[in-house]
Amino acid sequence: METVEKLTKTLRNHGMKITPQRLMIFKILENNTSHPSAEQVFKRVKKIYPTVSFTTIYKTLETLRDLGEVQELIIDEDRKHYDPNTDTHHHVICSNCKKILDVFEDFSQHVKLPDTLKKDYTVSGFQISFHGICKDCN
Amino acid sequence: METVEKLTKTLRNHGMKITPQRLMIFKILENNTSHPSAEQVFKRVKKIYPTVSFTTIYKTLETLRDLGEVQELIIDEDRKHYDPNTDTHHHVICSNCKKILDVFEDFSQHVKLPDTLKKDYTVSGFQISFHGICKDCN
DNA sequence: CTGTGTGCAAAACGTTTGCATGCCT
DNA sequence: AGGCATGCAAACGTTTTGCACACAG
Repeated sequence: METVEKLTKTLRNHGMKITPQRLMIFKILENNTSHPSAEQVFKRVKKIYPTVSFTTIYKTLETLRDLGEVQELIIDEDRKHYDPNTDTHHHVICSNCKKILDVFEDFSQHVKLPDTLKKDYTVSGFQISFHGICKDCN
Repeated sequence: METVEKLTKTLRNHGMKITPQRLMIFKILENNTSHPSAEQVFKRVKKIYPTVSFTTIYKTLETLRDLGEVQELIIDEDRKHYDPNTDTHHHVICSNCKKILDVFEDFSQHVKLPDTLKKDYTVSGFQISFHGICKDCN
């Protein structure tokens, strides 16, 4: 995700509006490495902006995803998580508490779609999910 | 997943029962490489066994998952998919039609959790999801 | 002033559960 | 006969939608 300042311009360039709710969501996501779910974003925004609605959180996250500003993580079977870091990277998830950490190692030299499948799929990227148990749960 | 024959014994060993519904589900999953969702399994079972219920499909898939006979794939944001192949392998998914194919290349020599994270997580494995567009959608 | 964003309530969706009945062993 | 499985309906949690009102540009 860009800085809140740049993001503001990006939205305006798309004919979108900057509201205090959105600014709050942007600030909470900026440099956030906790991979929050929509509900976790909602709770944090609500502390500062108590009248915000769940609908606004969902719609704003959808907007940010469509703009390519956040990545929607499909790794926890129960809910989606959002990652403002859109650089190529990977994740470890605890099978018990569902805590997600970033894995910044670059595997792109070794991980490639086999040639036999290249005729069937035009691949845009890949995502590695490590599964295990975190030290808090162990 | 084991053969239907062996699977039958495995279930009996666990004090579980073999019903025509279950046999139907097993047969549809056996050697199935289409990564069906619960609904797709339901539809296929229903053709042959029209009175089967969705509940039975869900509960049987859950049972098979708990026995380690099928793998639950969390790769499509809309629904879970089931894979009777429990050998280590990976997947490509079409972002458009959600078709999933197997990737059998072994990346385990190169894909490992960085040492810096090994103190935080006891990793049991990893899953690589390639994302792209399949030739039918392109 | 125009149109996008908000917030409420309700719907939608995949999935799970409680419970009476059915049937495998 | 006993107990696990089935199937219905209802509940569940997350996400989406319709619509009237609010407010940013």
